[in-house]
Amino acid sequence: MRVQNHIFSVWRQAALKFGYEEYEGPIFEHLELYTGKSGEEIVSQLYNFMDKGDRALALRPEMTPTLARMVIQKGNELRKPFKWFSIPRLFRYERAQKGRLREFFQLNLDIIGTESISAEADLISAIASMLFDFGLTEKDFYIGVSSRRLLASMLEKLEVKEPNLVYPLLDKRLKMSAEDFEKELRSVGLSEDKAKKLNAFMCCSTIEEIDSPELKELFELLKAGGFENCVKLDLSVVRGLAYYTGIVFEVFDKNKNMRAIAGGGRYDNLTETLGGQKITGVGFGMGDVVLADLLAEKNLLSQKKSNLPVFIASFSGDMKILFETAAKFRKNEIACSHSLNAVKFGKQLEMANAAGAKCVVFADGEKSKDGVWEYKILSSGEQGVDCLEKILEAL
RNA sequence: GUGAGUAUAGCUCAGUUGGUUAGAGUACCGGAUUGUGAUUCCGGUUGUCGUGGGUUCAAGUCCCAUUACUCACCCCA
Repeated sequence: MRVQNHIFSVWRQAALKFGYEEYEGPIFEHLELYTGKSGEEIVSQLYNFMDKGDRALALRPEMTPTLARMVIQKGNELRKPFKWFSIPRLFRYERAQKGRLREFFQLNLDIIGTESISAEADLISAIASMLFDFGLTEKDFYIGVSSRRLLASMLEKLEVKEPNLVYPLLDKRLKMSAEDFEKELRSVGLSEDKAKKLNAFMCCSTIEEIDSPELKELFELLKAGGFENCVKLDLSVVRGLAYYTGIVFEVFDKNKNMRAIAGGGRYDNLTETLGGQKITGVGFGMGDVVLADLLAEKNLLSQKKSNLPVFIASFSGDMKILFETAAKFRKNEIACSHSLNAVKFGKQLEMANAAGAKCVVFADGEKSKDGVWEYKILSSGEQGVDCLEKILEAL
C-alpha cells in the first residue's frame, strides 16, 4: 500500500495539475459492453459471470467503454471539450507474467469532444510531467509517437488491399529482421517492391522525413512546453486493433527491458460503435505494474516504512500523560503515536524508530513544563526543549 | 490456450549418492544498559519441509497427482 499510495498520489496530483477532473464507474459492467466492440473472443480474456437475475456481467478489463457509456448517457449535458481522469481497478483473465497481473490499476486520462491536436499535446505533456514527478528523467523513458492516419495513407498509396492484416506486422516489425518483415509483408499480398518501400518508410525517425502536418504541429506544441526531449517519432507504434483513428503513442523505458509503461491515442468513433452520436476523444492508460517495476529498478521507491512526524514517549510509563500529550499535538494537526503499554524508555525509542518517527517528544521529561517539552530528532540524535510550534519547525 | 521453473523459519535462502534430533543470515524476544533508538556484545524461540498419495527398513531428498507462485509464448484493450 505504501508503494501504491505513492503512485496514486503522484498520478492524481499530476492529473489535477493539468486540470483533469476525477470520475469513477462501476467495477463490473454488462458483458455486452465489451463483446460489442471486440467480438466474442474477448470473453476468454476477461472475468465474466451471471448474476442472480441471469444477466451476463464482466469485471471491467479497461475503463474506456465505461467512459464512453457514461458520456453517451450524459449526451449534450456535458460542456465539451472536457478532461477527465480515473484510477480504476481492472481485471483481465490471462496468465500473469512480468509486468502483467490479473488484477491491477491503471491511470486513465481522456479528453472528450475536441479534434484539436492540442488534446494530444496536453495528454503527452501530462505523461512526461508525471514521469518527471516520479523522479524519472529523459534518460529513463521516451514517448514514441505515430499516426494511424499517416500509416493508412501510406498503405493506400501502396495500394495495399488488406491494411488490417498489415497493422499487426508493423507492430511486430522491430521483433524480426528486415528480411523476415518483408517476407511477412509478401505473404499478405504485397509485392517485393512495395514491401521494400514500406520497410524504408517505417525506418523514418524524424518528422522531417514524413509528410504529416498534424505530427509537426504536435511536436511544436510539445517543444513549447519543454518536452521535446521526451518524445520521438516511432512509426512502429501501432497499438493493437482498429480502435484508434489518429495519433497513437506509447511510453517505453529506454532500456526496452519492459513492457510499455503507457499507451494511448485518438479514437473518433468509440461512442458511435456503442450506439451513441459521434463524439471524438483521445486518451491514454498507464498501468501501475510496469511503472512500479521501473521505479523500483531506478531506486525511486522510498524504503521508508512510514512518515510519522512525532512519537510521544514517557519515562514514568504513565498512560494518562501519553494520551494527554498526544491530544495536544493532534489538536495542532501534528500526527503522532505512542506506546499502548507502559514499557521501558529505551523500548519506546525503539518503537519510535520502527514507526519511522522523525522526532520523539518526552511527555514527562525533567525539563518539561507547561506547553514545553524535551524532544529528540531521531536522524541526528540532537535534543532540545521547546514549545509545540518550535518542535514542528524543527521537523 | 501452450511450454518451462520454483515451493524448507516472518523474510532471503542452504540442505551432497535417500540415513540419527532440518540449518545459516536476517527479523523477532530477553539481557549487557531502570533517562535515550538505529551501530556493538551475549543468550533464546523459530518449522504441517505447499497439499494429498505412492516407493522404501528409512523421504525435505525419489515417483504420481494437485494447488499456488514465477518466467517465456499466444494475446495485449
